[in-house]
Amino acid sequence: MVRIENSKRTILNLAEALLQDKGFNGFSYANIASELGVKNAAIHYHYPSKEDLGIAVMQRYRERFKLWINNARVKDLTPEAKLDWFLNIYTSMRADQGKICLVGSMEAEFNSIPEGLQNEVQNLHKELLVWLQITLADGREARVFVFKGEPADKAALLLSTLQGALQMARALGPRKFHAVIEQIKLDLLK
Amino acid sequence: MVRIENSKRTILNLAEALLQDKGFNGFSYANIASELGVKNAAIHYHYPSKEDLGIAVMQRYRERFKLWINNARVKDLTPEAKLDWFLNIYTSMRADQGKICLVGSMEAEFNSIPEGLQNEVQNLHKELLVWLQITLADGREARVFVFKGEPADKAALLLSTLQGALQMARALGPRKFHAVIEQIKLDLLK
DNA sequence: GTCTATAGGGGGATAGAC
DNA sequence: GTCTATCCCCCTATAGAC
Repeated sequence: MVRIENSKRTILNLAEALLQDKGFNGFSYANIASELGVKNAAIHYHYPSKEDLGIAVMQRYRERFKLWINNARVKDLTPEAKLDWFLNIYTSMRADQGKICLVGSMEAEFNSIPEGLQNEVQNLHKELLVWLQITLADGREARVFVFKGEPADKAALLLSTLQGALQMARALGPRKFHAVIEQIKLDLLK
Repeated sequence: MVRIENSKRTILNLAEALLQDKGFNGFSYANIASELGVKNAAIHYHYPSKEDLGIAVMQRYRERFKLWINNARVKDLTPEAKLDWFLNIYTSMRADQGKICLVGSMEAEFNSIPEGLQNEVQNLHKELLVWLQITLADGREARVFVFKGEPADKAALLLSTLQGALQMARALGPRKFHAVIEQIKLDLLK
């Protein structure tokens, strides 16, 4: 049971949590309906198909990320503080709650999810990479990050690491995830 | 349609491929049956429940990995060659075919798969980590690998990276995966 | 916006014939 | 070992009343 001020938004919240928890093929309208305290059909009123619902979750997330990184609270940070902010999202909002990131969840099931969703996953993944790439490049220029090669490749590596480490945390526990975070810093910081 | 010399083995092969392709919740007995050219019930004869089938795939994989690493062809390699061997598994057998690793596939769906399967995933993940940790420690002692911190943590980071990068390859293409492999080497080799 | 009712399909699984 | 037949459940989705 969940407090309802705005059903449509609450449905998105529940769907997002379920996606991070059980994956697209692992959750159902019934899961959302029972938690929300309504019947199945009420969900279909707001989001006719499961694909619609999944896409809405992804679009909201992309919008949220865009707002975050363009907000002065993040935009004006040093590269090192930006990295900390980013790593902290993965630690406190995901690993410590047994959640994984939406991108990883849906890429693991990529070949068994609707095409429209696949596109959203691609878009979000690219957007995360762009931001991280720029942050890494800025940090190297400021001599706080140290790495060989291209910022784009280092960004792809880092994001892959985080994505995989969240999944590892599920089977082996959050302490292993924290160890990976520390190792990332050892590898990157001067 | 698939050639049948030994149904039970062929079923395992198909199930393994499907797990890497669509995930546990994304494939069905019907997928296997139709590819094998038999009816649904024939699969249940060999593996009564889907959980049984999943566990059998995992146990065979664990056994295979154990044989590999204890075989002289791998056991006697230098640490650097061992790493190349390992990375090549991920590149040629997975990324270039749109497959992901069993561990990543099932950890992404961890909260929506049977408990017996969860245990197998944990075991395999630990076994991979142990081998990689030893290889990294040996390589650092031989001064071919360079990294700060504990081999156990570096192993967890590396495996996470590979797991995540395979998933990324699905959405963004295998070239991105190859770039991550190169970055791993840049980060690790002297 | 939410309900009841229901359609229609696919899933996992079992019984018993061959 | 594989078949046909069947069960039962859950799923996504829709129609129409309230």
